[in-house]
Amino acid sequence: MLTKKQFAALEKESRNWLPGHSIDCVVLGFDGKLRVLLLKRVHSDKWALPGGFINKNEHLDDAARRALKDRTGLKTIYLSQFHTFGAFERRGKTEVDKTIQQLVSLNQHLANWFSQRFLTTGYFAFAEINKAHPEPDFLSEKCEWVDLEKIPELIFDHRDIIQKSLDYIRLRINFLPFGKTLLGKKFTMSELQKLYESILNKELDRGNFQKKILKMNFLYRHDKLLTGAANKAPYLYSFNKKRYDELTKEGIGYI
Amino acid sequence: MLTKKQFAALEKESRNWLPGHSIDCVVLGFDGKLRVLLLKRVHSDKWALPGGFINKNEHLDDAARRALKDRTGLKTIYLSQFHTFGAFERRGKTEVDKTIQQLVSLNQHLANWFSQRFLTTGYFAFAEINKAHPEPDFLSEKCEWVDLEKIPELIFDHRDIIQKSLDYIRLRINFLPFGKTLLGKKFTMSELQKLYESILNKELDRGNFQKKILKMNFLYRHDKLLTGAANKAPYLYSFNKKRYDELTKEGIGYI
DNA sequence: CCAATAGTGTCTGTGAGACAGTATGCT
DNA sequence: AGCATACTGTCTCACAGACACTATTGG
Repeated sequence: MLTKKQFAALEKESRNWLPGHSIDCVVLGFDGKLRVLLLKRVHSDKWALPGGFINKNEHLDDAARRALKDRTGLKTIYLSQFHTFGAFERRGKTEVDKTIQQLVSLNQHLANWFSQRFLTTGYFAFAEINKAHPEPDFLSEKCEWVDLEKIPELIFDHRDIIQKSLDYIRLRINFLPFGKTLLGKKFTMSELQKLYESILNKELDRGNFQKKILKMNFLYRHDKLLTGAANKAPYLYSFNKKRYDELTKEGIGYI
Repeated sequence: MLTKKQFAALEKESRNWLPGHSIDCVVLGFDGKLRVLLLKRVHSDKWALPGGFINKNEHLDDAARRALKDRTGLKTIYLSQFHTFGAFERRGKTEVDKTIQQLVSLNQHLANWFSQRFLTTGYFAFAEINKAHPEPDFLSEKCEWVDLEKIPELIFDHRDIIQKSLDYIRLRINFLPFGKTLLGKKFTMSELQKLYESILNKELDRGNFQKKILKMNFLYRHDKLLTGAANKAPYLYSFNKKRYDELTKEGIGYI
């Protein structure tokens, strides 16, 4: 339960929000698997996407950036809008929002706020997992990177939102700088390949992948990475960001 | 100026609208050139996209469909959302909406309605020009198909909205059924090519275009079209809609 | 016949995909 | 040496793009 003081602060903040509209962010990270940032809601078994409301004098995109900053501490994250969800009953007729019910039922203004019909605009973002500092919001008790293959039950239409973001990303794979934004400074070719495979959701031929990527000429090759394993050591690579940005603008050719 | 009765009806209608959000439609047609459906506003030199507001119990998509039906009489039009425009001051700091100023300044409720900050969700649609029956709305005196190359001055950020829709359409050209929706039942290969050229905004090689399109096997060939011109008569084609729908789903290969 | 446009064929370069061959780090 | 993985090369097939050739309509 929120304290009286927290209630007051929240209520005050809420009076500066644009009614009827929210933003939700599908924040993706990669550590061998694609992961999405989710919040475990209090007083409920369900999870939710990080999101927020729009201040009355704030650009929609800035509201999304602000939500990301609050949830991950990251400012320079890649962020892009993909769809606005406008169903009349986004929550489903039988679904009850237990978190809200328990949290704000005592405050009439906030209870009204959360019982509005909301349109929500979906944004997706790419972040480096080990640079982010996940931080729950006032509706949640945990904020974690969850394997995209093992998504728990989500509130409202948040599963649809994730699905739609993935469809969108796959379609634009040639125009999105996910390499630069999801991998660390240096990485091996097989890490890059695994990233592409995760996003495209299919296996790629090792030799052809390497040939194709190297020919595009956006990677620097560095020293080998000695892992201690009994096999040939892979080279480390990093992005030539200028060249990579050019390519993603005109459409890097992976599909 | 609206009559008292019209005012009353409009005010009543407006009380059922979701505040703060509108939809705008970029309706494209093709008759050798790409054209967009625009409304000439009353008491102003500016033009505007057809748009509307969302009823409180209506899906966002349905609001767009309704606007299209009202402006064109068409129900079975191809329609898709592409972006939500969320700048704080979409209208520009110095721009005055003369239409609204003159039309509704006497009705406090409507004046308030139109002075809100609006987010707007952009939809684009494809329509056959000669099937549509353009109909102005209460803010406008004309509703016309305007050459995309000769767009007059538009209100607010409507020019950006058109630009963004075109960017979006070009990117998805392989997934959009614009052939089926923009051309008539039967058409020549050079009409189809001109359509592709208009959308891609570049010239294509005649021979290669024909080869490529025919190989994809989504066209039926019919009788020749005798135009009376002193040259070889072109064949007429029509779509095998089943095959065409399959192809647009998986991505017809034009780029 | 000619002019104009439509339709088809040919050549070349590029690149994707399958797969084989070579290289190297460690035990 | 042997294993595991990384890197590179080769072959084939398909197709995009440039362009030439043939076909047809009406003057």
